[in-house]
Amino acid sequence: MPGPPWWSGKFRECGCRVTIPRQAILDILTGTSEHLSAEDIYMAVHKEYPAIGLTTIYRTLDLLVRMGMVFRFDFGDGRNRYELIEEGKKEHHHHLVCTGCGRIIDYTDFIEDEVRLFKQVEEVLSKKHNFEITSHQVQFLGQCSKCQ
Amino acid sequence: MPGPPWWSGKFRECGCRVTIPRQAILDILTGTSEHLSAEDIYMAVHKEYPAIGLTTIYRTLDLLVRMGMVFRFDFGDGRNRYELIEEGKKEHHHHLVCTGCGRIIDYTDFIEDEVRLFKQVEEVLSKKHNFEITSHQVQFLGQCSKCQ
DNA sequence: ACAGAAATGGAAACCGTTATCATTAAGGAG
DNA sequence: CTCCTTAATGATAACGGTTTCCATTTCTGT
Repeated sequence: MPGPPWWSGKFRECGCRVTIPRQAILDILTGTSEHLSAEDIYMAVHKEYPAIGLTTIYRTLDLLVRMGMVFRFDFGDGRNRYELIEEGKKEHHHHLVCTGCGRIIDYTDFIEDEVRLFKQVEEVLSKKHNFEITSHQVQFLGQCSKCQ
Repeated sequence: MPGPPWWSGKFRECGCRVTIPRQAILDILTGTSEHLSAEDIYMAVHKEYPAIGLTTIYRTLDLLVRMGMVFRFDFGDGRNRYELIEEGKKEHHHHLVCTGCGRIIDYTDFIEDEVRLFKQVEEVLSKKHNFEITSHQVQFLGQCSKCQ
């Protein structure tokens, strides 16, 4: 007996409506651990709701990013990728990006050390340059086992 | 009495010719500490050599990146930016990117700690995932003093 | 000077994303 | 439940950075 999806409240809070396209997109994002592009999401959504257009995908993803429900990543392959922020479910992680095939591996090794260091760096930098730091990006680039 | 520019050898090594456009581009990159886009470089080069086309800028930058003479950065504003790798001249640094105006601040604070940690992480990750890591990317995003 | 290869420049193509605008549908009021 | 307001949508066209294509030019070794 699934109640109303957990995100309904979030939408209401900011005066946004809970629509079919938005739910469809969130369903796709909920059901994957991959880092999907707008096109990926469009195709996945399209299977069930062929009427939903690509424009809506972009618009919705933008909204979700602004609402803080989704991360937007740029792995340097010319398209943005999106990942649902599931509270508490998945620990903070960084990425290993294969420049050959685009494969992305999440890693959490040393993540605590990294985060601790970045906290320090953030603090120093934001004071020194009067900069309000909102996020950081860390990724390792290289060739995965198949692409070497 | 400037000898042949230091890069002549590099070009020869990989069977590439030392041409006017290539020198013009390297001159621009040598003379700036900014993070220029292809368009920026095109305009700067254009002042002195109006005949040099945008295509050549892109091609040459690609070549320089492949030759390891230039870094290519993506600060998420939809265009790549380029920075000459001047051996020993400038220490390794990371970036602070203003998402408001696009201003980029180089920083080196804690850079040794960062590099040390990344060495560790790289080692563990490359073994664990049989991944050949070639570089890392670190940047902090936020709002600079003017944009807050 | 000559031939073969590398490099170039302009135009068109590409591709992810955004803007435009007429149409549809969510959801509160009655 | 129905109506009404307004947010949301979808098709199409536009946009902007980058790449491709191809004919022409420029190097470089002979």
